[in-house]
Amino acid sequence: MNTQTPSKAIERLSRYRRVMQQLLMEKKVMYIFSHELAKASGVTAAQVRRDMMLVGYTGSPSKGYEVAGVVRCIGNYLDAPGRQTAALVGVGNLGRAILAYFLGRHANIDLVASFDTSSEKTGRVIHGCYCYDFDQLTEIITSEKIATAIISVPASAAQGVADVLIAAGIKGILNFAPVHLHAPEAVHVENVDIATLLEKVAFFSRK
Amino acid sequence: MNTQTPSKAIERLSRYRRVMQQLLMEKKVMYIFSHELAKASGVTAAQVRRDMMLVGYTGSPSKGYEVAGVVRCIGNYLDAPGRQTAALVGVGNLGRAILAYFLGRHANIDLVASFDTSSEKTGRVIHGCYCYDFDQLTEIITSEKIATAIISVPASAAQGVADVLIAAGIKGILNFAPVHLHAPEAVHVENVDIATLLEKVAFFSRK
DNA sequence: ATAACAGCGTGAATTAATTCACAGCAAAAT
DNA sequence: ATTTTGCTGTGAATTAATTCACGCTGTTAT
Repeated sequence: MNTQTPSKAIERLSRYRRVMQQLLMEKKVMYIFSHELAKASGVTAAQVRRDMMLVGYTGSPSKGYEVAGVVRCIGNYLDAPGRQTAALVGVGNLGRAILAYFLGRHANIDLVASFDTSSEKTGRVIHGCYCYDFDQLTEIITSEKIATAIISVPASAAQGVADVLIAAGIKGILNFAPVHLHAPEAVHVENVDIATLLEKVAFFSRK
Repeated sequence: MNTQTPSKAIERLSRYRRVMQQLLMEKKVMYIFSHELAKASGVTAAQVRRDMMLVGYTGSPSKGYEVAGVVRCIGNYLDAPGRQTAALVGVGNLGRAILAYFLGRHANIDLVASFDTSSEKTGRVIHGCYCYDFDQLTEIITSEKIATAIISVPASAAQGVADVLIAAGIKGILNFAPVHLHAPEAVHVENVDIATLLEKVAFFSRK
């Protein structure tokens, strides 16, 4: 189905980039070997090299990879040509945590709008992001040409929100609600299911 | 490495259980076919049947799976024999969101302790969970025999927290900090990297 | 009765993801 | 100069995960 773009590799590329951006900023590291990047990212050296093939970056056997060059190359591969924006729906505890998380940090994607139904939240800026009423969703998504959304509403509301987002033209959803969302093939849905992940960790905790 | 227990299957089992618990409670569904459970869980019918093999549950061709029976069987497979507890370290925005999320809900795992360094948070109950000072971590983890922990501290503090947790005997970590944690083989680390996931969704948004 | 379904369980096949292993190369050492 | 060393890039092999496909079984319809 998603032949041509290994889903896992995309995640790794994003992590490599962050690791390398940090190394570049904080330690002025200019060159790095595959096994070093691998260790810092929690993968194997062979996998790093494979992933470099994917983005078409070539290192040198003697110096390794040029950090700034790889960062740029991963950016070419991962990022949209223009500015990348996203919206968040559901400014509850989790929604605010995500807004706070993205505030300032992370220049790659901007959270440019948030939505909620509660009048206590709408009409003001929360953690650096203006909160609109949910009624305005279609209007804002369309006018701002937002293609990516985060859903952090209660499970019972999630499918309804997803339907509105999809009708408004959203093409990718990061879903934190603990339900499977029904969406057309063309819309990419990524689920983060905290309860399930905790159960998984607990399971492997006892081997 | 983790031969014998397909990691992805564990996640699906957890989701099946939640879907079925809800169907049982809200709609009094007594029996369900593999394709129905598959649709509600976002997987294929064949996969549901495979996963049932894993937990050793047998359905009937005419009625399908007995919902309550499967829930019990998945519980036997996934849950610890006794009570399952977990601790949370880092009661910031995200930590509070997770505490709120688990408050009341989800009987499978109890968040029984949280930890922070800020005196504004320690010494009181936050979203139903008592917040201890970080200094008491080893003591509480040991005395309460907690094997699973959630890390929701800033990236810069995460490895240090992980080291203390591991020294205290923690066997599994759900890590929300955007760094790779170095941990011994015996400790299962599961990462939730929100920035990376959002970049992935954005990537696939434009196909 | 018996024929026609519909769905489960599972061996076999397929596909996706990762790792192995080695040729080739550039710097450093002899 | 020539050897050694240590890394990259990548075809081939391996391993993990998913899907296919079909025998079997209980139920409904003829």
